[in-house]
Amino acid sequence: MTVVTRFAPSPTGLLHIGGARTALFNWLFARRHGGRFLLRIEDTDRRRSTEEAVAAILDGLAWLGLDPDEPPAYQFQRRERHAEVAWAMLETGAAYRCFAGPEELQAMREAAAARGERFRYNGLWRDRDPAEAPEGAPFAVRLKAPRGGETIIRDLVQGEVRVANAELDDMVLLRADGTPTYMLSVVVDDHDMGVTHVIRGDDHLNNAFRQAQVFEAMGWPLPAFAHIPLIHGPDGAKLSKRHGALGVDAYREMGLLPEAVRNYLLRLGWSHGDAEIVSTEEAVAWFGLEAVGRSPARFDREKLESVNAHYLRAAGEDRLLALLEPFLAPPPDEAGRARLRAGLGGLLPRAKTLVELAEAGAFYTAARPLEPDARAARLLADEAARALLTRYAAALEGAEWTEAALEAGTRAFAEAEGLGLGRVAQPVRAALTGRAASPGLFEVLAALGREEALGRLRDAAL
RNA sequence: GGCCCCUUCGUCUAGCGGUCCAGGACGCCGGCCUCUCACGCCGGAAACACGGGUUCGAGUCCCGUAGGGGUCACCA
Repeated sequence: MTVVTRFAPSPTGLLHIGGARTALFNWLFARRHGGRFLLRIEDTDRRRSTEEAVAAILDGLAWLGLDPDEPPAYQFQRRERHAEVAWAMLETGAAYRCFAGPEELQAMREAAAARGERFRYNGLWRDRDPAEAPEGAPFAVRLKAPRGGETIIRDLVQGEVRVANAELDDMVLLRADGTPTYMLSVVVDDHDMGVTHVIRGDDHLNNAFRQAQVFEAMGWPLPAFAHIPLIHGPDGAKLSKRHGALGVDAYREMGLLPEAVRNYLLRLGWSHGDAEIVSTEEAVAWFGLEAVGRSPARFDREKLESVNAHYLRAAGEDRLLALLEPFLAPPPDEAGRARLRAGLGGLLPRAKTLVELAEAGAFYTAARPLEPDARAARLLADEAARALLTRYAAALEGAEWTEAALEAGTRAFAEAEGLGLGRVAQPVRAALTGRAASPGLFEVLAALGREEALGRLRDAAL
């Protein structure tokens, strides 16, 4: 049997980090078993589903490299088929017509609340003759769920979970307007799409019982379920809007790499011994549901960024420069780009995100004359320092422009001036970068190139 | 509130009855390196929620308590 997994988001908002992880686990599980990973857009809520949300989901998955193996299925387009199944269940007696209207249901709800009980549909029409209903009255189709016993889910993550059938009521399959409900649609689609493993958020665990009843009623084989714990915010509650807009696109804008987000997400709730940095190949080879934990994990941005720092350093010059481009403002000229490339190696250990990298390297792409920041300006305000820069520039005039030669030359200069290297380096740094902190002075000098470096020194000199 | 799930350092986690005075990672603190800031390296503080069992022996198994979370629509 070939494994088929699916990611089934409803397009009502962003592709958030929890959804992304669910998609990742489905994708990995399918890859691990040489199966297929499908995408189903659950857009049956016409009021809340939007085109933009669909696009955001598709974009987000593509960015993360979690492309489905087939074009996405749209649930709304399959509503006829869903309804057919409901009618078939009516036919076999697995479902029945319920003529209780919204007001009636509301009254029952209130009555239950008044008694301090939880409302469960009382099966009023379950055994009643439909002929008793007013002529032409609208009706919903409800599942004739088992009354006694219990429904058991053998969940690949949660273990065996059971609930008394008395806790479940006869859910609506088809609304009075003839449209199928989510519970019905999901089951029919999972069956028709040949889904073998339903891997989804823990918040669906309760749904699994009801869905199992529908599978049962139709005589369809039950897929394997795996309910993975949700990702919580730093406060321990389910990740939501109030924790900040957390669409995948936001992570891209924060300057994170897709492979870093994937690695971080993978380690949230799943582990393989002490492995922290796990390549996609390793993840595919190692991933298994048995290693997924059962307790929810909190989202930790600092750890994400540290993982990102790792992948930033591993990304390679050309790709990095290309990724950096959108973060460069204003767009640099060719010479600026060349300086940035030359200095990239020294910038990397100083940045965890593309945003930080762009910021750290801004002095390379900046055009003369530089605008020193407050601390650099203070270093350059000193007249003796500026006079020193004049002499230093002169000393470098004929120097061989390599990092080693520049270091030797600078040390010799400092000694001749009777100064420690630090006394020379700081004003020079301020002149070259406009800052008081930067990558090593000699690599900055080398990356800037003779002309630009001397120019910047003279701009700041007396 | 009913039902369901969860509980090892601040956070992510290793641990699948003895090798655990509990290991790794992020973060934090200190030191080294050093032209600044980082990186790196070295060191440190930091956890088995609580109470009962079972067992020669429990972080690991069972029960209870407490705490946290999820879910209870003709929404998905």
